[in-house]
Amino acid sequence: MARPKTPILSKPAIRGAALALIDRDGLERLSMRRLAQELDVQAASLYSHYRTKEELLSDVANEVTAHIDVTEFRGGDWRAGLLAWARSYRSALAEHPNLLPVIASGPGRREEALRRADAVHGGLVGAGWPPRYATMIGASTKYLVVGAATNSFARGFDDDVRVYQDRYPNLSQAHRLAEVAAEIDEDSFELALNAFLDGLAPVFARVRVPESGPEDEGPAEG
Amino acid sequence: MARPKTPILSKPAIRGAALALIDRDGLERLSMRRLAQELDVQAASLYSHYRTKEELLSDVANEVTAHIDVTEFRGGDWRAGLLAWARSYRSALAEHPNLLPVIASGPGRREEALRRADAVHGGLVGAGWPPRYATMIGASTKYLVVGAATNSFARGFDDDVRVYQDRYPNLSQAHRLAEVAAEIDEDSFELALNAFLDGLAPVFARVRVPESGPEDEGPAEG
DNA sequence: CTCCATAACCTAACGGTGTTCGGTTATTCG
DNA sequence: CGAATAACCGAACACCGTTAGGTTATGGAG
Repeated sequence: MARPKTPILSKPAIRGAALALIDRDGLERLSMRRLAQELDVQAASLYSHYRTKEELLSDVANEVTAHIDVTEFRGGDWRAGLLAWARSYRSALAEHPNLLPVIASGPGRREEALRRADAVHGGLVGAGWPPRYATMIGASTKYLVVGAATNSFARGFDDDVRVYQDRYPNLSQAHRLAEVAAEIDEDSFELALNAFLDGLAPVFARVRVPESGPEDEGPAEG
Repeated sequence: MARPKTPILSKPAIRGAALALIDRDGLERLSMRRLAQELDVQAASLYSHYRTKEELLSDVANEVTAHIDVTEFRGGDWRAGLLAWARSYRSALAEHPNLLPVIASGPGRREEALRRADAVHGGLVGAGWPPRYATMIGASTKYLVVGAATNSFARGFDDDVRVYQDRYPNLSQAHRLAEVAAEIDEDSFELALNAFLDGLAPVFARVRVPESGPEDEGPAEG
């Protein structure tokens, strides 16, 4: 009962178990003791690998948001890039709805790490947006995604169901209602996103940075 | 040490102390014991007035968001209504940034109460938006407000300061930097909000409900 | 007026939490 | 081979939200 022959724990293993537990039982049911139990280990052992629970959660969130698609900026089309990014972001959140509060509550260091690694800012700047606008647009898009996600799948459909029921009074099958709700949520998201992007177009025409610019607008982060 | 001559506690008093404590020390520092201490009382006594901490927080959040301006819809101008609502919403959040997570994390019953009492949906419908769009637009706007608020003042300016510093390399006075940061945050918010609303205008032209028609707007426009 | 239900506080405790300390043992490296 | 370190454990600390049960003042009924 001291050091095992082969290590039981590892950061990826802990992350995996934590995410599985969150997915299965919800975020508030994740405790270090429960997580340890899941790994056949004592809670204290986890602290050999993660210094705090917060650090662990941040790492899990990072992992989940790591493979969001930002490749669509490469063509220089900022609208296509934002659309693909936002949709990919949304579907990443949809896969782990219980983790959403962690991702949403701007977690300091993780946020910065994300921002550094993020191709969004670079993609927008590359497409001609001034860096300041790029920051604002990236943030705003993220808020739409996260906000819409919260409403759609984080809190279940209980609240909205009644609203939809009012809208479609002759839709009586409850099991179909969830389908419809998901569809409407998708539509809402698309409406908001497209309206935002449409509204951005004239702004872009106004503030666009000419491609030839010898001096980029400053690194803006780094 | 039993029942006092004149009651010490009351729901408003508890709410007030809780909000003050949150404003001063932060949300995570609010515990029932600490709150009780602030009121010269034992923690258990709070439960004579509030059944759970969650209920108390929900009530506090309700209070803070209660006097957000929704009167601007009365003229039938949905854009003006949304603008005024969003700005008023934002400034309410700015007054109690530490409470933001409570407000943001869609708190079930409070949410519903808010939605019922909300003039936003009614205002949008009254201006000609189909109910379904009204729901989507109200939610989207809220996400922009809350998301922008989170970024702007919830987590301090620490992260963004560096960004701004790059933008204004010749701005050396640190004390002025906070000012500038607030100003830029304001600009970001306005950009996002206006872009969203601008993008909504053509949608409105497409789906608008004629004033005379009390019927619904027609199903599932894609 | 008395009597008593109830309201408003108390003390004490329960079961939980994140985290730390000080072990013990297996591995690794000089 | 010996020492350092890594990986786990058991026990504990200081909290947490909440409940049970006690005590006393108030307010209404008879």
